[in-house]
Order: sequence, then C-alpha cells, then structure tokens
Amino acid sequence: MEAPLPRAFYARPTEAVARELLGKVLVRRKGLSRLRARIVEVEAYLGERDAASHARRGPTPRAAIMFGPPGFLYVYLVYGMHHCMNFVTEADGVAGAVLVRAAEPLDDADMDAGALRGPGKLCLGLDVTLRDRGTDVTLSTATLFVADDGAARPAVRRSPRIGVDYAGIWAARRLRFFVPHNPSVSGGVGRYGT
DNA sequence: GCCACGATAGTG
DNA sequence: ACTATCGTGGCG
Repeated sequence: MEAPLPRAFYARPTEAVARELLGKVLVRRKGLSRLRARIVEVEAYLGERDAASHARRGPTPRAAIMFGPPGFLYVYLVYGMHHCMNFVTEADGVAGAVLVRAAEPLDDADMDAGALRGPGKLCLGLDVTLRDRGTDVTLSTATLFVADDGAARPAVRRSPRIGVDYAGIWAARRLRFFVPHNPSVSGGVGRYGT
C-alpha cells in the first residue's frame, strides 16, 4: 500500500510543496474502503505577510494551526456551507498552507471527472469536515493522507488565486498551480481554466 | 456580546 | 448576478 508522504515533504517553502502536490494521490480511508484521487489544482497561502491568507491576522484560534508543525490538516468552513482543506507547510513556528482545490477521482465508478472539482466539492466528495481539523497526515494510521504512486510529474501551469480579490497586491500573485487541460480542474470562474 | 463578512457553488 | 448559511474575528 502507498505510504503517507513524510513530514519532511511538508516542511519546506509553501510554493514548492504546492507545486509538488500536483500529481500526488489523495487517499481517504472510509471504514473498510478507501477513496483515491489525483491532485490537479492547489493554491499556496503564505504567512502573515500574505494578505489573502488566514494567517494574516496572526495565530488566531482558527489559523493557529498554520503556525504549527507541518504535515497537519487545516480545515475551515466558508460561506457557512462549504469546507476547504489545506496541508500545513513550513517549519514549526512559520505559517503556511496549501489549499487543495481539485482532484481527479481514481478507480471510482461512482465519481465523474467533476465530482471533486472545486474546494467545496472536493471536501464534500471526500467527506472532509471540521472534525478532520488537526489530522496528522504523515501517520500510517491517518484517515486522510497524500501518497506518491510513482506517476510521472505532470505539466504545471500557474495563475492568480481564486476568490481573493480583496487582497490587494497579493491577489495578483500567481500562487495557484494546476495541471493544464485536466477535466477535473475548476474553471476558476472561467478565466484561468486551462 | 454583536455583527459583518468570506480561500464557494448552483441557479437565473 | 444573486444568494444560501455559519464560524471567525474585529470591535466595543
């Protein structure tokens, strides 16, 4: 079976982690079964200086986990209805996280290419909720983790992040990474789809 | 304590 | 373009 990526993978600059998460396999254990999906779209959220990051106001109760050790799951609720999942990056004490925005379902007949397209639907499809906050995704016992299945490194394209227009200069930074022409990548409101 | 406001997605 | 819906954090 595929082993979870080690903490060292996450303990690096957030942009590098984001880029390299593309093509990796998201593994979700659900009781006896497991759901696998290839990551095709992510966004990097840097530390306190990043005006689009939840870390911008310092280690508040919600964002404190972003300042903690890498390799943990940061889940939050947006618009009162959608969950978003992130992996904490950088060294302990340095804020950073990668938002997973879309994944391509692997060997699951019940899911079409769009089932995990967009951060909200991704969490819905994988049943990730606030209860999953703080999961250590480097443990072999984790119910959610990322693995490398040896697939070739995909092509990577980048664009500004989605839905952070309020962030001034940071809204323009190209911190979204995605696999071009992949049907599971979110349209990004049409502008930066492929 | 309050209250305005989203790292969204589906519909019109 | 509109809005459902609730946890978070700024403010007093």
